[in-house]
Amino acid sequence: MSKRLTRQESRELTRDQLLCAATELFAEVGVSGTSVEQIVERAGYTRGAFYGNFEGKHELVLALLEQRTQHELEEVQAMTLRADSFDETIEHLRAWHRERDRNLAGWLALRTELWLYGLRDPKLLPVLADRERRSRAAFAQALEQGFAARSVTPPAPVELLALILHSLDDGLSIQRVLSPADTGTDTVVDVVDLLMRSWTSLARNAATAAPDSTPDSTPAP
Amino acid sequence: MSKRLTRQESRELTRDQLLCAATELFAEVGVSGTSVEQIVERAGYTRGAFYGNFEGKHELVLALLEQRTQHELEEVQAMTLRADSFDETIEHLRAWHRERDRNLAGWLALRTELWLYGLRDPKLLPVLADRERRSRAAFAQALEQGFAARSVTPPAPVELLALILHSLDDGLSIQRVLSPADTGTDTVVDVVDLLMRSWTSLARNAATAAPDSTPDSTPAP
DNA sequence: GTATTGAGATACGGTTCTGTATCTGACAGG
DNA sequence: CCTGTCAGATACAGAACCGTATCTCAATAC
Repeated sequence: MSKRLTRQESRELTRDQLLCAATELFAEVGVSGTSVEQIVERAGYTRGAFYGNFEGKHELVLALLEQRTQHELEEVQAMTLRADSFDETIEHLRAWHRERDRNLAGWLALRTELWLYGLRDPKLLPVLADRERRSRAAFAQALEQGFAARSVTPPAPVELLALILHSLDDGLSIQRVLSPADTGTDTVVDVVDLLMRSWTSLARNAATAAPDSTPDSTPAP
Repeated sequence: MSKRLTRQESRELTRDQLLCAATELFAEVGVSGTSVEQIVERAGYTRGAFYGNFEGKHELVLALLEQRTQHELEEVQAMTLRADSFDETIEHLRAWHRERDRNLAGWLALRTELWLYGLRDPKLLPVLADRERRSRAAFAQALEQGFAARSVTPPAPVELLALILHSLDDGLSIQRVLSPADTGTDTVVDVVDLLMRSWTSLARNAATAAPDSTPDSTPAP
């Protein structure tokens, strides 16, 4: 069945397999906890193959980061852009979390490892920051849409609300990994729901009580 | 000036200095990114001193974790227990965040490193989980107090609300480290304020609209 | 003052990792 | 087929790290 591979195909395959093995190992024992030898061993190659495809571990991490960024951005966009209503977005979000929950610990460990790695590399930090910004922007857009659908003016800039939701995703995941008993699978989505209702309520109250009120927490630029 | 040290004092001093050096290095280059040699070098000792005081790196990390847990718990309790009103708690929170913000990246990096380390050690995970649970419990208690002071019944179990706030602290810190421009120093506290107002509003609305309504997101026990 | 004890320094053997340099065998072009 | 080329394997040298075993000398005890 397996068709005979051309040279380039073969090369790309091994590159992918090396990246895949690295992904697993980074989640399991951390970036600086894994050696090149472990990576090539798990991928079924030798160190020669590795140094033929990557300049070193640093470049591999870079490539992995790029790959993950691309992947993640596609997911977020699929979640927000391809939804007709805000409620549909919520449903997508729930399904996505359910899926991710299968390997939450590994997923989060990898994400955290890459975050730490980027944190320590001055060249990489802005790249990571930009990635997060894009995610938040997508969220903000979905929120804007959601509030508009309910004809409610948000109680704070949607960017801030998006920041809150995005941060909650990270923070709740951390807590869930630590003690799954205290944080259910759907907690994130339920919390999003709760907050949306709260904000809607606050906005409506503010609208009836005092039409001017939005003296809010906008960080200095 | 420096009084002549007794044996035990000297021993404790070097132990402390080793822990201190390890703290710095772990934040800078990660737990598995630092070698015992680096630790003793920074502390101004040799490897002999290290193995005299610790069984190995693992035990040092354990000791460090214990130290941090103790320290952190004291801080949280100082913040909640020693406050007369909820607003005072908020003020303590703001001051605490201001102080922490001086070295947020380092602080968070260390916290994250220890989290990852605990995640990978089956013996340690429940210890970490318990630590978080205590923090959340303190928060929940403060929340209870805050709602009671305003004679409002919370729109969801205070444990869930505490979980939200606690998670937000982590998540927002992560975002702030990535892009300080988008997340101000006081964002956390401002967000707490916003959420409290939102929840109060939601609770009051629910109370006037439908006295039965709390079909909420309570994770299964 | 002398003996003892123990904190910390020094020295060593063994392992693991990295990076490079060289070899081999399969693919591609004629 | 036959040959040049390139992906990947093998071999090797240097460095870092770990853990232990031994040594030194100051703090205690007598």
